[in-house]
Amino acid sequence: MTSIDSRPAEQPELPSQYVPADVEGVLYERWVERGYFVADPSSEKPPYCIVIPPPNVTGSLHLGHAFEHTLIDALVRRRRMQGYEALWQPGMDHAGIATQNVVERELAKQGLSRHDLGREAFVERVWQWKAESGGKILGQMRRLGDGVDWSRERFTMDEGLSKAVQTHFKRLYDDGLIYRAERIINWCPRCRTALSDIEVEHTDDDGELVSIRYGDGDESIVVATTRAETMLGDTAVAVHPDDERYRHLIGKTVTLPLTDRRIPVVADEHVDPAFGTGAVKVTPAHDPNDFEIGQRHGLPNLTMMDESARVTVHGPFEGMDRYEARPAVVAALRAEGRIVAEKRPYVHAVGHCSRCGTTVEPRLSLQWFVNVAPLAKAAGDAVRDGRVQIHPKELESRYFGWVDNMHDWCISRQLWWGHRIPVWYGPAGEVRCVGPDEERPGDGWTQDPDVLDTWFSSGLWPFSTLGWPDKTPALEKFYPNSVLVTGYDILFFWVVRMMMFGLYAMDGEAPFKTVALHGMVRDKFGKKMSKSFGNAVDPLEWMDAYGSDALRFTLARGANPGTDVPIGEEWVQGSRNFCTKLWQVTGGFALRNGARVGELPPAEELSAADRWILSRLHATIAEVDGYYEDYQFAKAVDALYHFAWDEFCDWYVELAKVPLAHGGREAEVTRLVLGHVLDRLLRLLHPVVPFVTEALWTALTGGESIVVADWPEAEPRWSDPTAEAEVAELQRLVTEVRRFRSDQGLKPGQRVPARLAGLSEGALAAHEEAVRSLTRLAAAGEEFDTSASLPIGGVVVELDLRGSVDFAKERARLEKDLAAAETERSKALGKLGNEAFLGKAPPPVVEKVKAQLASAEADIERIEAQLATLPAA
RNA sequence: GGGCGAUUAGCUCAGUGGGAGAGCGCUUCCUUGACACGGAAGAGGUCACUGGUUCAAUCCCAGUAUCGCCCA
Repeated sequence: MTSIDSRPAEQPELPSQYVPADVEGVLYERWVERGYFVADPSSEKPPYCIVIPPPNVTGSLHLGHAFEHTLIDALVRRRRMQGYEALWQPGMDHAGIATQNVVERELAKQGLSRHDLGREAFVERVWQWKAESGGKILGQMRRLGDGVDWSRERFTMDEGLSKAVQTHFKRLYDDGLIYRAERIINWCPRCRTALSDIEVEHTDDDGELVSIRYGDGDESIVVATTRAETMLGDTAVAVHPDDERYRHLIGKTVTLPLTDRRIPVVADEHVDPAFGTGAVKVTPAHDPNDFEIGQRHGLPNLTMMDESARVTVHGPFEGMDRYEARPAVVAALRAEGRIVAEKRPYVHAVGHCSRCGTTVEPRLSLQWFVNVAPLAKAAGDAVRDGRVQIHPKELESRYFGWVDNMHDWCISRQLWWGHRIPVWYGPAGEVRCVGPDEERPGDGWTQDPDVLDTWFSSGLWPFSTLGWPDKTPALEKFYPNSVLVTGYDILFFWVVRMMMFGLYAMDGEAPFKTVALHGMVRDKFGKKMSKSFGNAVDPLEWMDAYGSDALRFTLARGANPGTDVPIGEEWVQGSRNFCTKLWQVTGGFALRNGARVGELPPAEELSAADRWILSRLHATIAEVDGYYEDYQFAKAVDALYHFAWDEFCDWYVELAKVPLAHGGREAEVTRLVLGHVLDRLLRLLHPVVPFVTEALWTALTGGESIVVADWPEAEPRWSDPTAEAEVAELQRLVTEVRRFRSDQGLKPGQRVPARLAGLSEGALAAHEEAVRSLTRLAAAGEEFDTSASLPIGGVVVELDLRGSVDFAKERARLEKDLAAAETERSKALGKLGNEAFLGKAPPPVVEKVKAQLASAEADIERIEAQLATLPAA
């Protein structure tokens, strides 16, 4: 017969110290080898699928990724434990502009440009770069513990995904939802490509506001501009039709300085008469608003700059960069006496290329666009009618604000790296869009040189990664995705695009059921992290120092839906401390004392402490489940943190030491309860801290892996309000005694003889040994002499301090408590003396106040009695 | 300029129409047989300001101030 004190033979010894680095790498590779993260489309289990918001192939892991991945990994791991066929789909996007820039910079070091190589060789070079140095982030994701299905890794430029892009383009084109037109677009003169609206970032910059007099004498008019150089491209001056000041000029022409041109004065409702002089210069080819005015009045579009923003107008300014041209133009105007006023600095909003920071140049050019109106309408409706839920709901308005006011999407980019637009032009001006299975046109035809916006392929990600346009088993099983987890800042970038494309390509079925939005990671002062500010943190450094679990725990604990997450190194330390605590209590205490997982004895055989911790455990499970279902990561983690530390470690473990010391059946029951609680606790924590829980759980249970263990279920039968009340009473008694000891300057370890009068008659009858153990109170001996007595609840604790009691300190303490109780009493009396309160407040509230009054009065009575027994100061 | 959001302990943040919470930091004591990456006890807040609704407001409403974000 085996001794009840022995542990199962298969339990491995745990090192006494928690060293994350010793655990994490080994475990991750084991999980991958065993195929735990591989999803099986033919499984009978219900599907759960999240696609990674594809990171950029040039990128490396930053805290924003670490945060997002922690949340996704937690969701997926929990569902896997709950018995779902869970797929976390990994991969990257090709990041057209960013990647091309990286490779071009490399070439530049050798004095080469992409044009020296030619298109084909350059693209080959980019692939080579990807193979050698792209995708650093994938290795870093392993460090973080991301449970992704590596066998399904995808890249937006892969053959399959490229086929998806071409198929989708062709369908949109054939449906008339893609068109080519000459429009004002955002142009980056450095990247030399068009950008979409969302690739432009606006900042308030210092500039200048120059007022220039056009025309002469009575027929002159003053316009103000921040971009004097563009006057070379002006084709009109516009004023408001009702503006009396300029009515006489409408329809006439004025001379345009520095040129030999005369330009008309036009009346346009959109001119703000209150701004500046009320007259604006109109440069239709270089300003979107001016372009609109030009369209309304049939003005010519005069392009005065080339692709790198150099002046093309013949004359003294030709060839100048726009920033050289601006002061040169102003100087020339001043020389002619045409500068009326100048204001510097003049702060105004300026658009910048989100990739390189260069000031965007609005430019008239021929580009491809998606007519988004019908797609955006569908994307908005899917949320409006509840088919797709946005968490937290408050951010819906942000979504609607965007989809309901979306401009057509410029999708062509003047790059070489990306999906080339599948449109061919024939010798006689024919235009043909070619599908993936169609023959390319023959001699004399040329393909459009541009590539598609990276987001065009990212928008297909939720289904192109599953094999679309083919009807694959994976697509069948995992579309629509369960949830998309992403930052609210990126709602427009891919949520909207995925919604539009998913609904269109998948016959009206939205790409995911839920969008869970998180915030931005900030520094510990709540400031945005940025390289230039110097407060950016490399998550790998913190993982090295404190372990991946600590980083994940910190991030998850800060994850309130849709709000930003500040993070500081101290907080990661705190999380590491928590992991150490788990390690200590599991290995150093529970296992060393023979904790094991087995069938629990019936409730009658359990102590009040056992029943209390089980009651609390199962309440916590239910609570955590509720939070998870609502994407309330911070609350779920916080609940577990407090259960583990404040309830299990601080109280249950301390209480358990008594029966463990007794041995026998009592100790065996305690071991089973310890095992039961720890087993569940570790499983509950696993989605957030996968490594430390795996190491501890396998040691505790001898099980194969916590990754494939079942998610704990809340068992309401363990709910035990009586035990909870009893332990609360015990905690109160113990805390009061400890407080007294602390106030009296007794050393924590010092044993003090004491009597516990009334204990054996009350609810705590069974707990005398526990109370004495927790408060370091020894039995009263022969020579016991009461020097102080503390009434706590129904118990009077009499202590023998050999007479050395600091009565002044105790009196001060009691008087403070008395004052607090009196305040309570008067507040309650005030309410109960108020007729309106008694008449209108709901009865339960009145009862509650009455109970507060009674409690306050009892406290006052007790404290006053105690004060009366104290010797005068 | 337009829209949205915030303002709660020293810091960073939860929270609720009816007795103000957490983490970190701070103070005091303690190397007690899991844990000093720890234990015990404790201090600290007119819940931005001004009005209003209500028996009752930190919470609801209006305005003010400051800050942040998005858009133009």
